[in-house]
Amino acid sequence: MATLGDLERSIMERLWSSDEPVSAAELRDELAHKTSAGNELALTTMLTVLSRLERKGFVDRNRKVRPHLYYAVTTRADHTSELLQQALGAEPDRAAALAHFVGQVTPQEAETLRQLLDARASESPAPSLVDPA
Amino acid sequence: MATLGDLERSIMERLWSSDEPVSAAELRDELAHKTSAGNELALTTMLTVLSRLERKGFVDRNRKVRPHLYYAVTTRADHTSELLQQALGAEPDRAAALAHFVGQVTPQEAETLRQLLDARASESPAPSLVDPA
DNA sequence: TTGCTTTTCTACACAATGTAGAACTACCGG
DNA sequence: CCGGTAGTTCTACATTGTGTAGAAAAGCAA
Repeated sequence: MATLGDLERSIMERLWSSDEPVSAAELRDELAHKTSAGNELALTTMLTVLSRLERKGFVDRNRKVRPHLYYAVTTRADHTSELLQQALGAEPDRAAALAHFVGQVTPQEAETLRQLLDARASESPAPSLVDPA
Repeated sequence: MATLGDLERSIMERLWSSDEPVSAAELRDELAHKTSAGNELALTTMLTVLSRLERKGFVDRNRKVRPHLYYAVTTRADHTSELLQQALGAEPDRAAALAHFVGQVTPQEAETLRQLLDARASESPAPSLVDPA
C-alpha cells in the first residue's frame, strides 16, 4: 500500500470525515490548505492530487455528474488497520512488538482491546481474516 | 520518526539481529545486497547509508576503533511499536481502528494479546507509558 | 613520509509529492 | 448547431528522499 503525502493525507482526512461525495472545489475551500506563499491552492492542484489518489486506489469519483464528485474508497479505520498490519508485518517477533505496543496503549484502549478480543473469541471458530460484518 | 528505504531497512534488520557492532564491510558482505546490475554494493554506499541512518537516529557507531563499528540505537520491537503508535496516532477513532486490527490478527496473536493485557492489568495500578522493564 | 585503509564530500539518477499553467472537453443557452 | 464557460486532463517543474558511487580527505602503520 502506497503511503500518503501531507496534502494527500489532508484530503483523505476530509473525505473520510463524511460519506458525502464532494467536488474538488469544495475540498479546496474546506481544506483552506495554504501554499507556502499563503495563497490558496489552485483548483488544478486539487484535481491532480485527487487523480493520484484515485490511481492509488484511495478514492473514486462519480464521473457522470459534471463537477466530478469524489469519495473515499475505504474507511479510515480500514486504512489504519492496514497500517497496523503493515507495521507488524515486517516484524519477525510479532509477539515482542505487540508486547511493547500493549505497554504503550492507554488503559482505556487496553480495556477496548480486551473486549474486542472477547467478542472475537465468541465468534465463529474458523477465524476469518476479513472479519465478516 | 523518519521512514526507511529498502536498503536502509535491510541494514537495520541486520543490525537489529544482533547486538554485536559491525563494520560497514561486514555489513556489505552479509547483506549481499545486489545492485540492479547484479554487482555487490560499493563500500562507500554502505557508509553513506549508515551515515544517513546515524543522522536519522537509528544507528550509532564507535568512532574510536578504526573500521568504525555500527550498531542499532533501538530494538526492532521498539521501532515496530513506534510504527504501531504512529499508525494509530493519526486515527481519531482509535477504538474502531483497533477493532479492525483485532479482526485481522491471527488467533495465536489474539491469544498473545490477551495474555499481555492480563499481565499488564496485574501490574502497578498507575499505568506507565514507557513500560518499566 | 609514504602508502594503504577507511571515511567524508560531492554528485547524479530516479521516484514521489506539491504545485500549477496550458490545452482540451463537455455541456448549456441561444 | 455553435460558441463560451465551467471543469478536466496533460504537461511540467521544484523539492525531497533514497540508492548508488567516485573523488577527495584523513588516519595510521611501517
